[in-house]
Amino acid sequence: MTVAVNDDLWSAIGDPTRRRMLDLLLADGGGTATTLSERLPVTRQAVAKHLAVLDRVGLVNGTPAGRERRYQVDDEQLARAAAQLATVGATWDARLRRIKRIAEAIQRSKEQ
Amino acid sequence: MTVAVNDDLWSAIGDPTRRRMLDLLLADGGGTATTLSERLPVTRQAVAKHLAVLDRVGLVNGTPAGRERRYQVDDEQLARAAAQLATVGATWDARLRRIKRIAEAIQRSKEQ
DNA sequence: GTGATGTGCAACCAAACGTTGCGGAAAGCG
DNA sequence: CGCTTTCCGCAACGTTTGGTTGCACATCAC
Repeated sequence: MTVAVNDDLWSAIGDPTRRRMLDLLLADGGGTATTLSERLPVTRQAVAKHLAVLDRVGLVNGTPAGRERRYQVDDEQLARAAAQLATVGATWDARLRRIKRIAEAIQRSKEQ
Repeated sequence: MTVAVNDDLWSAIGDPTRRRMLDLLLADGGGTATTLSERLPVTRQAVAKHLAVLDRVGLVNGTPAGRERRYQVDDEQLARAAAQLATVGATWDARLRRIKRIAEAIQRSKEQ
């Protein structure tokens, strides 16, 4: 059985640059392509493309404000993403524990 | 501040096909490029490339066995990856809760 | 109005994911 | 033993994705 996750959402947070952007947006309470690019090792245009991806999956919402476009994190959607991460991690942990338990049981039955 | 994670390890589990491969390897206790490709919507060659990636970051180990090459999940490394997922998810959750708390405090001070 | 700043669009490059098409090594069988 | 099957690895190729540069356009400040 496979862990059920939303691939689009996952791949959105799979990129390291996009994760750092989310971190920055959370820390500063919002930002623009220009402000984010000043604190990242990529150009404004690259940031803008990432923002478009995050916007498409609903992790951020952009609102025009004069000549700039301000982006903010969508709390609910990010919480959903965080929950997915926790789920997958917990599932793997559970499977590893189960395998370990079986291995130990086999070991015991051999020793006896 | 940015959440500290191993980008190589993360991007290895960032690909949906690779996550499903890990799931299959965990469920079956191992497998080859051929057996995995039979249960995935990609060709054997694609699976082989993914196995090489997973092998490089230490999430699986491949051992030659006759004419086939058997891969198994490395428990410790997968546990490390699961821990990273949990950490990032928990960090985002904590920040969202903190923001919500602050917003509510502002709301209260306005109402009063 | 003019200059500075912020944005969006297009062209281009490199890496990653996927495919097909081979050739070679190990098992299985007459 | 020899032939066929099966599994593998390598190479060539196409497409998507993350990144760049360059440029045209809108808005703010003076």
